[in-house]
Amino acid sequence: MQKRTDHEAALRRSGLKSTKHRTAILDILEQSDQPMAAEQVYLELGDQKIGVSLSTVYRVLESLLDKNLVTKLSMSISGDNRAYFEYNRKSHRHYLVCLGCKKIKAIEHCPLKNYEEALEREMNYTIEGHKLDIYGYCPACQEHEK
Amino acid sequence: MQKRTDHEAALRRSGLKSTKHRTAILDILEQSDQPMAAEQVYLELGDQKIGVSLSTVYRVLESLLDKNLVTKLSMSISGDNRAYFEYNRKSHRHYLVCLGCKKIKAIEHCPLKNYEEALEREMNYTIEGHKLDIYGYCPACQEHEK
DNA sequence: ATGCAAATGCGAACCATTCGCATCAGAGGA
DNA sequence: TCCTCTGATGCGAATGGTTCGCATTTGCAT
Repeated sequence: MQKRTDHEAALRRSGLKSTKHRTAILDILEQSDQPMAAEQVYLELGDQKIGVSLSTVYRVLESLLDKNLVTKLSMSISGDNRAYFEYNRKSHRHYLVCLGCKKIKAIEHCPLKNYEEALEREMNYTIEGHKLDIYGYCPACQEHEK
Repeated sequence: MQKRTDHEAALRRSGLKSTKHRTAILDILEQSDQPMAAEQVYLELGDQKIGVSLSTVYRVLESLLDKNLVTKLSMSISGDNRAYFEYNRKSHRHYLVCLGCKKIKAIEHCPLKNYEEALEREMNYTIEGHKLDIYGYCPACQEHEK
């Protein structure tokens, strides 16, 4: 985990003012092993006795997103319509989503490097990146089904 | 393209009544080369002089989704918050999304079969499927950037 | 310390989607 | 073919996540 001062530095480098809300939100997202919805972040801030309005949470998340300090997931977890955010660790990540309990696990290895290059040649696209979500049932949920 | 009677049969097989709205919506989605938002479907129905209310479009899409006759994309195209639907051709599809013009191309080949199997063993998950979206710039948009 | 632009709080507005309820229309049986 | 009954539809209101307007506050450069 990064130290708080690193978050402050990252904010400044991005041209954003460093405020307690922004550093707190970066801390929360960094320490979460799950992507979080805006409201979850808001509630966590409340637990930490950091008073903040929900619209500020949305605005902070939006500016962090602009600066690529966080990323927004494009998948719809558990069928709700909420957006989920996560700390941008700058490493290439993919997700393993459990269809039973809806837990999300990040997986490190990416099997797509070669494929992207082949696709660039074949389709004449310039490939910038990709998102890969894999769906299945985790060990615990496989148990429950029996 | 399937004939309309096939759509009627598919509806019946799924236990849904065959109505002109449902067959029309299946036709529209089948003939579209792009996933469509509910409102786009609604407007297209209007163009075809098929009177329908927007809530019916939503309800039809939902029941078609239940029966797996259409699928719902999990990606957020062009940053809007709308859901996109497409005809379920039952073949494995991935998407190449142009970051410039936001056009979406389906690509057929899937490079992930082996990877899924390896992941099952490694993580003890039962893998049911995956979604893969690849982002880049199409040939036309590469031109514009110059 | 001072001033200005950026950040925040609060509530209202927005917009895609869903719901309630009255009406209508397939699909099967008489 | 006609009846009936359940499921489908229309309409408008409600919902819920997200965004906006504006007055106030707060970083941070000077």
